[in-house]
This record gives sequence, structure tokens and C-alpha cells, in this order.
Amino acid sequence: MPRAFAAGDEELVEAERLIRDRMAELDLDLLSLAAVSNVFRTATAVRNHMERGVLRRHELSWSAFTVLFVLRIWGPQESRRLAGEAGISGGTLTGVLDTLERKGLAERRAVPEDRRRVEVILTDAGNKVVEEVMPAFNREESLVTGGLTDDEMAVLARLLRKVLQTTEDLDNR
Amino acid sequence: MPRAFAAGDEELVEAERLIRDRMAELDLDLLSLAAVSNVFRTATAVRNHMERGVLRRHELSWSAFTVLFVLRIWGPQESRRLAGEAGISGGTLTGVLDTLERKGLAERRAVPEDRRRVEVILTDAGNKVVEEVMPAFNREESLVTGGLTDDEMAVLARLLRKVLQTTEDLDNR
DNA sequence: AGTAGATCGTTCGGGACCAAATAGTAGTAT
DNA sequence: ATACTACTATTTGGTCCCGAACGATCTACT
Repeated sequence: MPRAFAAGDEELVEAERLIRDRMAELDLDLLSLAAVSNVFRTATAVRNHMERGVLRRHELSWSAFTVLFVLRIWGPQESRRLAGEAGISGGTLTGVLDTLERKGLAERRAVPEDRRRVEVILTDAGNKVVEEVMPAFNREESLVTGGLTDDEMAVLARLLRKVLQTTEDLDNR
Repeated sequence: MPRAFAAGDEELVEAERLIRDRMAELDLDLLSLAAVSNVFRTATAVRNHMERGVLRRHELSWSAFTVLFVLRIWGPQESRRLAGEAGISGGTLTGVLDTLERKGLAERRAVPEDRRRVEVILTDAGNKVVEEVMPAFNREESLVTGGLTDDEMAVLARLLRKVLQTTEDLDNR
């Protein structure tokens, strides 16, 4: 049996077979490559799906919704932590907050004991938006994971958390 | 045992416990939510890691590298398919190709039989860049998946492919 | 031949994004 | 008090990205 069709081949999609064959001389770690690149492909596809299907109807950008969501879950937050939790830079958060304030969905509050800092809170309107969008968002999440069993979803989440943790550990050093 | 600490709880990170408790009345599908949101968190973290660590040294944007990579794997491509394969819009591809042409890494070629269409090819310099960047990129992929066994990486890729496929099926309808 | 509709890549407008520079504030040492 | 250091959010400059509008081109039909 030729090496190009060794065991495990049936797991690969065409693109991955091509990569293996056309990059053979580079001696790549194909398991890592497949795992990571599928993270990106899936994230892009699902994100586009969400943006076009759910978020667009509410005129919310991805980051704007994420920020609202974080505020709803974690409660009033200071900017720095909010940015980290939402996965965006501080500079980006400033712009997103400008937009959210303009729409009346969130507000900046001065922190009395330290005037450098800013606390961000969800307005009633913002709270309402989250509680309206979140179920719609979650319905789509259920749809895109419809091909997985409950066990598989749990495994997927667990493995991803491990990769995430490893990546964060690499960056904090 | 209170419901808030039922079986499986140890699988959840703090954020996910919070979501469960603070969104209880919305009756969400928490398994899907955890799976999908971890896809995004992981993708963001790994992408930032790659952009700062590998791509920045070579002055390549994420999309620019993806386009070069697709060209290297799939060979000369027409724009429309190239955009789809790289996961970006047609409008974005135009800008990316302008940049890549300016750097001499890729070239547009007229398609004789249909003057609307454009074929994109990798130059020798572009080919060289891919073969230089790809191993460095792959080394980081190995690092971020370092916490997983080979089996786990294969499972991760398989589950993600399933979600990806389901999402694409949803969109093509 | 001529026209209507589909399809291609490009252009354009605007938001999002990051990194670096900046202005302002707090704490600490001198 | 003053200077120094560390930390905050913001501004700036530049890139990226999408969707919609556009012009050019091809196809099908009459």
C-alpha cells in the first residue's frame, strides 16, 4: 500500500490530502495542521453565518454583540477587563463603545476613586437587545452543531479549551 | 445536590457556569453554546498568536498568507474560487491581490476565452515565501496543540469538519 | 443583429481592528 | 512639593474587511 494512502486517509477531506501530497517535502505536522486549520475554517463559516443571519437584522457587529453579551453575563465591567473578555484591543473597544453609546445600548460611568478608569454598564435597552438576540443566536448555534451528539459537543468544547489555554500560556511568557 | 452543581459541572469554566446561571430563564442550549463559543475564542487567540509571532515577521496579513497558501496547494486559481477557498469576499480579494502583486508574490493573468475572468498564479518569489513561512507557521500549530494527543487532534478536526459542513449546508439553501 | 439577464472583477463607503503614540491620573520615592 | 514610574482610556495612522453599487463581458433568446 503506497504511503500516500496509508491508514487514516479516509478521515481527510480533499484539501487535506492535497496539502499532504503537495507539501510532503516540508515535513509538516499534519495532525496539528488539520486541527488548527479546521478551527479557522469553522470559525469563519459560523461567524459569517451568524453575522448575515442573526446580527445583521439587529444592526450589530460581531464585536458589539460580544461586548453586550459580556456585560450581560459578567455585569458592569471596567474597560480593560471588558476588552480582554471580548477578545479585542483597548483601542478597538473605545470605538465599539462609542457606537454602543450612540445607540443607547451601553453607557460609560466614571469611577470615583480613580478617574483614569471607566466602568461600562448595560442600559435597559441594551439588556433588552441581548435577551432578544441571544436566543436567536443560540438557535443557530444549535443548528450548526446539529450533526454532533451531546457527547461530541462536550468533547469539542473540552479540546478547544485545552488549545485555548495552551495558546494563552504561550502568549503570557 | 443542588441543580447548579449537577453532574458535568467540573467540565465548565467559570464563564460557562455564569452563563448558565445568569441566562437560566432564556432556556439556552448550553452544550451548543459552549462548543461554538469555544471555537471563536480559540480561533481568535490562535490567530492573534500567529499574526504577532509568525506573519508579522514576514509582513503578511492573515488573508494574504491564506491566499498564497491556497495558490500553493491548489495551483493557479480564478478569483472567485480563490476567494471562496480563502474564506474572504470578492471585494477583499481584489485588495489583497493588489498588495501581493505589488510585492511580486502573485500575478493576475487574463483568461483568453472569457475576459471577465482573471486567473491568479504564484510567482517564484511567492512560492518561496510560502515554503519559508509554512514550516514556521506549522511549528506554532504544533505548539498550540501541544496539550492534545494525536487521537485528540484527529477527533477535534473531525468534529470541526462536521460543524463546518453543517454550516455550509445551511448557507447553501 | 439586438436586447435582457446573469456573472465576472473592481470600486467605494464605512466600520472594525491593531499597534503605537498620547494625555491624564495615581502612587511612590526623593 | 517635585519628579518619577506605572497605569488608565483615548487618539492616531494604517490595514483589513464586507456589502452594495458599478461597469464590463458573456449567454440566451427572439
